[in-house]
Amino acid sequence: MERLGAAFYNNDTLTVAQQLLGCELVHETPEGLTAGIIVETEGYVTGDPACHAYRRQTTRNAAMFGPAGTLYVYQIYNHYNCINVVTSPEGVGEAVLIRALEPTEGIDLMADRRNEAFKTGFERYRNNTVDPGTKKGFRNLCNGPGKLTIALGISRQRDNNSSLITGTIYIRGPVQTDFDMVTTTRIGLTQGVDLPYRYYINGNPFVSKK
DNA sequence: AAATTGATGGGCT
DNA sequence: GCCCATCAATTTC
Repeated sequence: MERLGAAFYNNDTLTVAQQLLGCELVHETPEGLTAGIIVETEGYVTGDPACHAYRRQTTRNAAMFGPAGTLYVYQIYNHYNCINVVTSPEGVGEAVLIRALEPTEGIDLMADRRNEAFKTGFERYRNNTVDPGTKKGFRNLCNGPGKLTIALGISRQRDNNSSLITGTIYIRGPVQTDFDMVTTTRIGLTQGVDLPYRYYINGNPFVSKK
């Protein structure tokens, strides 16, 4: 499958959020290629109080106002990074949060990165490990927004504001199309809690939360 | 099985 | 100073 181009991202944000399900997120690095099928997304739009661009443009959210196909990486809870696909024309701050992946390529590299993150993370997690050889460990590689950025080796400093159209992080067209989509409310918010902007592949075991 | 909580730092008001 | 688009252990039913 080929890398998606500007036309895919330059569309209604909630439409893109739904169309991303079944597509494959890829990161090419010197250590190897890691990739996974997008199984869960959330849309953040203009007028939505939970959207980071709700108030005004700042240094943190500047990438959200970039052209469609820009990557927005932000730090959350002092520790984790989350990634968004920027949609809508330049100057409009809307994006799609990628919340979970079904790993397809570079499984061992993903596990290495997750295990390295445990070693250098919170004291209480230093002895944690993830074993991709077990069903549970495999599921645990990318089933959350903070986990998948670790597994794919995505860095806020290096990758925020990069281009999905020309960069080393990109998205391939749909590799999975035969599924039912569930539409529901978003996770972890205190604002806009009732907006049904979360989408996931029904029955997929890699979705972060039912 | 579900709810609670500790870790912990940058960005905004 | 206050607010989090999380993760995983712990506590509680």
